[in-house]
Amino acid sequence: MSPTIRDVAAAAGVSVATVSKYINGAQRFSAPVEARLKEAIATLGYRSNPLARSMITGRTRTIGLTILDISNPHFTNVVKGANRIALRHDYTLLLVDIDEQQARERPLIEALSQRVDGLIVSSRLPDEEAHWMLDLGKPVVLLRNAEALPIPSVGIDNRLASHMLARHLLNLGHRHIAYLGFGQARINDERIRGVRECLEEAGLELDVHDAHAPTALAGEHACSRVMLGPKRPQAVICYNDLIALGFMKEAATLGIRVPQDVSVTGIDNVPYGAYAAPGLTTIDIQSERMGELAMQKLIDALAGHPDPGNSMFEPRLIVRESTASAAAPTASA
Amino acid sequence: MSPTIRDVAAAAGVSVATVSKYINGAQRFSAPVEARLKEAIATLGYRSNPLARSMITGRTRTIGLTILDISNPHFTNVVKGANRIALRHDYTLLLVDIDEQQARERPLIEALSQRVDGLIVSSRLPDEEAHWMLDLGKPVVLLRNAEALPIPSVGIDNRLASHMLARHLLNLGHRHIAYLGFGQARINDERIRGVRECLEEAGLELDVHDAHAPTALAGEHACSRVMLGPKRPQAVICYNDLIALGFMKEAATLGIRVPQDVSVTGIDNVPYGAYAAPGLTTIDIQSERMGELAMQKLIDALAGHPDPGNSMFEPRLIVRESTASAAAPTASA
DNA sequence: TTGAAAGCGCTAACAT
DNA sequence: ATGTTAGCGCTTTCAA
Repeated sequence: MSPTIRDVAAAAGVSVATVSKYINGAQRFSAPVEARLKEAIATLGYRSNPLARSMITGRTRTIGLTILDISNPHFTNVVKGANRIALRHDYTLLLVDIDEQQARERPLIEALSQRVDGLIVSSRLPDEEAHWMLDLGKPVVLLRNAEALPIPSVGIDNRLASHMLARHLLNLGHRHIAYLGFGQARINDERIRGVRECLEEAGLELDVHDAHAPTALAGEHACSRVMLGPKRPQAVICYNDLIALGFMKEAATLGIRVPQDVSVTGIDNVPYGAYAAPGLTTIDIQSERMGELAMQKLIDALAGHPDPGNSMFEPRLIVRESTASAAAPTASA
Repeated sequence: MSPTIRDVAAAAGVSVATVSKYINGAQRFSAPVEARLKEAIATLGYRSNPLARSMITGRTRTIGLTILDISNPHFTNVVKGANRIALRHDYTLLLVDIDEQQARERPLIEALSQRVDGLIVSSRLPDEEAHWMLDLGKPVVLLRNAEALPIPSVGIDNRLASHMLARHLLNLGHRHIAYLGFGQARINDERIRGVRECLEEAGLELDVHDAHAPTALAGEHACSRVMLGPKRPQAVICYNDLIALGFMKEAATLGIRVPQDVSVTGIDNVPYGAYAAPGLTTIDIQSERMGELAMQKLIDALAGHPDPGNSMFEPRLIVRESTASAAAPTASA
């Protein structure tokens, strides 16, 4: 067994209380006591047991972070940002990748909440079913726009984001625009609405398809369905970058050229959109800063300075080569 | 405050020991006791305090995972795999992204070790300086080939991996091959050796360049240096996929065509290599399975079935479009 | 500035 | 099958 505070106390000839205070730098000590303490700790190789401390103080210096899918670079970047701020404040991340356990989501989060000082939660749960998070007894920050909920949150304006994409495509002269979504995501509807709003102003209709998953593979699968079915679109707005990347790859396989035959857009601005060819036109949502801000809000709350309310990052259009003007009509119907 | 085991005991009219045993499902109970227990727990909303339990049992059901950079999809996939196995065995991940704190690496890991049952460590430390990990008092699995160390480990055969790439390029008729590495990585030398071995058999020399970072951005920066300096190569073997992706993007910007003007390879088989254009020829190292196996080894060790020694995944060449035969000599010197 | 003592919430002998 | 009791390693009054 490793040495305890009692071993140190005995070796230094002081009481355990003194050792405790010394470790926590709680006060000043007489020179001889300090010297003996220092030496005893060094020779014994004593290291304080964080569990025992946490049990008393009720603080673990740990933040729980639940993420939908760490494989998605958007969430990877959220974690990166959150981790940076956490480390800076001497907190550590307890990570739970919900992806494959959606049914166990609530018990997983409840269990997690007992082991941390606070939580950052990304979840598929609709707002109406998220109220139990208030009873966790721990500060929570949601990764979404939860204006309706009395829980601090960080998100982006999805309606505006997709509106911007639609406008961009209209400006390029496209008239037949399709949306390739992911119906299981809460925000899918917001993104559809943003596109619809924009198209309606122009008197245009929107064809909506579903990719069944927010992944590149799902984008690949959906491509032929969208492009080779009736009403072939001139431009496709994808739910996210991964779907768009998969879509573009499959389009190439099918002999459909991007952007000449079809313009494609994503949302998220994951790093690999820039390394695809053509580069993916997308909306930057500042994933890493979202993680940073969520963690900052949580740490502020932990420090007694809660910042309730929703923080929304402003979307920014990133134009690359996957979108082009509809000028030259091609082999499309 | 939330109810404790004592509150439950009082409410149910039994002793705390009985409550404890009930919670842990340690034995059978008489019907009336069980009923009262169940009700007391339900009405009080009692939930056992994992910290208090951990202090006694000495187990936290948490695994520490230190990763060099969660932004690198290779490591993301390692985390994904590790998380999957952990969740299956009811363990949670305590994640530390070392990236920005390389100097604090050792203290960070030492602190982490106190809060977990075991650790999976990915680190830049050379084998010679990793011995202190044996004194952590917790099982450790290293993410590397640590045959020299008495620590279980999971890795790939780097020499073989790069040898395979070199052979692939030789078979395509390339004679002037360059290596674009990342000198700060331990395994960089192994990868150079693999290429050199292969080239020496053919009586060829290798030009070695350095990207300064294992990132796509670093690959972009290095491209003109490699391609527009003296001795322009016909093929470039990159330290990893990210560097290769960056390299390819910058090559396109410079008007250098891949693979017609230069063949490019990576290592890792990150998902986005398949979505780049041209698709990136690379070595699959089974990142996700590495994470799974590392976690499995650790959990086995925790269960008293240690599997010491090094496990090596076999590299597999994935040929895509970024490599092609040197048949048609182009504008290269 | 230092120490004694009372727990934090729980488990694990051991007894009944 | 249930209860008693002694702590796990530490912090925190409170007193000296």
